[in-house]
Amino acid sequence: MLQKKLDYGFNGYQVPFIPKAPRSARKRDCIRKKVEDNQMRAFDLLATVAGNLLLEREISQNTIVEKDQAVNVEDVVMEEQHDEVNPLKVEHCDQASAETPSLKLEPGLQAQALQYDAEGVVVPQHDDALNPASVIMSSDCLVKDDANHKIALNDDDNDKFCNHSAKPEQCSAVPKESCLLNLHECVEQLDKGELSPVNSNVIKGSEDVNFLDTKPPQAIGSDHSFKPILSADHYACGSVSLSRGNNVKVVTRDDDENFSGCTHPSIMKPTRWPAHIGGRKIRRLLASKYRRAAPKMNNGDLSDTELCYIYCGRKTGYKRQRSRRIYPFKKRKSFYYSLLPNNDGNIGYKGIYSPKKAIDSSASFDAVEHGGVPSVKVRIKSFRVPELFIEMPETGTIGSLKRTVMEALTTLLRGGLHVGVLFQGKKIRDDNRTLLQSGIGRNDLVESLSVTLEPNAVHTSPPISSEDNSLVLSSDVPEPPSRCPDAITIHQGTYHHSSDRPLNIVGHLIESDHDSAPSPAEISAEKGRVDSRALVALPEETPQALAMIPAHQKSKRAEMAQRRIRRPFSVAEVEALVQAVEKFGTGRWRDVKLRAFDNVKHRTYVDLKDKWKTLVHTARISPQQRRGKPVPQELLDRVLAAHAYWSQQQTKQQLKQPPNACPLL
DNA sequence: CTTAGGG
DNA sequence: CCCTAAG
Repeated sequence: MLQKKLDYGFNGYQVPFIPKAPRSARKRDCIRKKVEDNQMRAFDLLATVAGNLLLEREISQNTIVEKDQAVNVEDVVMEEQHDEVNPLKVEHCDQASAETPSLKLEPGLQAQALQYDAEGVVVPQHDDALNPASVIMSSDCLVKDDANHKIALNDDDNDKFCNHSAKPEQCSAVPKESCLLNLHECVEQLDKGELSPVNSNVIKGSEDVNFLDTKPPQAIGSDHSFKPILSADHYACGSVSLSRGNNVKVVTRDDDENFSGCTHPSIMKPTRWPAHIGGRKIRRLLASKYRRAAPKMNNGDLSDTELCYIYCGRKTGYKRQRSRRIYPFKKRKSFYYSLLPNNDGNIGYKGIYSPKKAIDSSASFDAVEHGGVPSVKVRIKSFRVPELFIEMPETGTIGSLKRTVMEALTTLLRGGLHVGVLFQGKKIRDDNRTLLQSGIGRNDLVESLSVTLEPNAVHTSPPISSEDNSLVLSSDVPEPPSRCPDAITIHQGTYHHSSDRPLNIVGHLIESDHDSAPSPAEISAEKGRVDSRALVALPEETPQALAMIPAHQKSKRAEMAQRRIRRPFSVAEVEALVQAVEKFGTGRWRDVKLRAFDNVKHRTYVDLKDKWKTLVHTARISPQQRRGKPVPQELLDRVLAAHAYWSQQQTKQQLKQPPNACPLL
């Protein structure tokens, strides 16, 4: 259980994959199967990565907490150690709401290490260029001890946060320390095409890695973020006493199986999470926690700050959806994550291009000559995680807080992404067009190119092959932008708003039928194709649908047989139906089917029942109100007659059947 | 699988 | 037509 202590610097969370003891072959197989089954979706990997980080972080800074233990911050009691610490209390420094303690996570691009140039572009101080993707979050949510000393919830940041004044009004002034979640491996997955057709490094027609030159990569403005407000009611229970020593005494009321029971803590059983269930737990929690997500207001200049919010109602349904995999598309209306995009409809992800020419800070693409063939180099260094707003009760635990953060991240990213290309503000939808034809590659227009990451839960994202010259820029990804008006735009300093509708990112529930969350290493070891999503067209005229991404990818697959084509009943069919119903009545649709439509396989008895329903309705309304092919009035009269007759029969039956049933009623 | 109803 | 609870 004890992990080696990790050295997390502010400027780089460079330990995405902690070497872990090999798991059992069975679990590995489980994981592999998951991957092969497309259960492990794109940013499950992220979840795992970050989950690992999250967990690992729990044991950092001399505070060893058993993984994933819920820590009731109210109950944290430090054991007698040299550096004794008083019980901790959470202090929320969210100025927005007094009764809603919140943890505000603000992504920053290596906020500590980077400087901002005149245009607000972050300029890394040292070469992080080889760190293709990183996400930085900072937290100004503090834990306060009895001495009113703020202690960062962020274990790593204790040093920075301790001894700050505890005055809430000063909280905002607290330096926003950052932790860096290295998403390197996620990007590697991307590169392998296992996640989404996004390459962190795209080198077109060249293996030249010169573009990873020593010039500091360009980063983008710092304030782009979204804020998920997440209810954390689930976590309101459970406590643990931890020591600041090297071991932990954990007294936990775990709510693993009792999330819905948190309102009844008394019935909670002392259980304990497996030590390694971080990612999976997150996924499980997602189901119940994010069911009702809705956009939340943001503040400030959107176009400037690119704030996005996501929040989850405090009172969410806690019904566990255990068998989402079993009912892949039965519940697809559920589990929509809502995320209010920026003005441009793009959630606040930022990509950083590493220009070859440092002077041209906005240049993200380079046109170079390679072997006589002009090529364009593209490098997307990293993506930003937008600002998160997390709302949770004071009784929430540290662990729950961390998990909530993790969930927010995974929620945001889970759906997977696909790449869109914007050039000079216009979306290039023709994947077959060459860069040359599109005008991409001209140095003077390089700035006009941006890449969007768009929620990707509705289409296949073929892995990117290294031979594919188009790669990100004109990948052969099925082009669903029309269905994904909201996109994560990666562009130098500019977002391209494609919609101001809320972006709904859907988390899906991965049923945890295996014991452990796969470790990133295990995942990365999986070379199998992860993504084979079927394309499901969504009508463009349904804006809601456009923004909706179903939770479960599988639901979008072949099984999700598209709605049957509409086949209006012909007059002959209606007549046959009427005749059959006259004979069998309105409760024997199977017989009707067998009698009148036995050879018409596309007419099910449900269809016949439905048709009868509409026939009755049609017969009752005025002819002017009727639509479609007119049904002879004679038939409609028969419909009414038959309906009246059989309704009468039905009521008679009901009157006869329960003669002694509750006469009082 | 069928029914019955709501969507 | 779809989706589903019930039976």
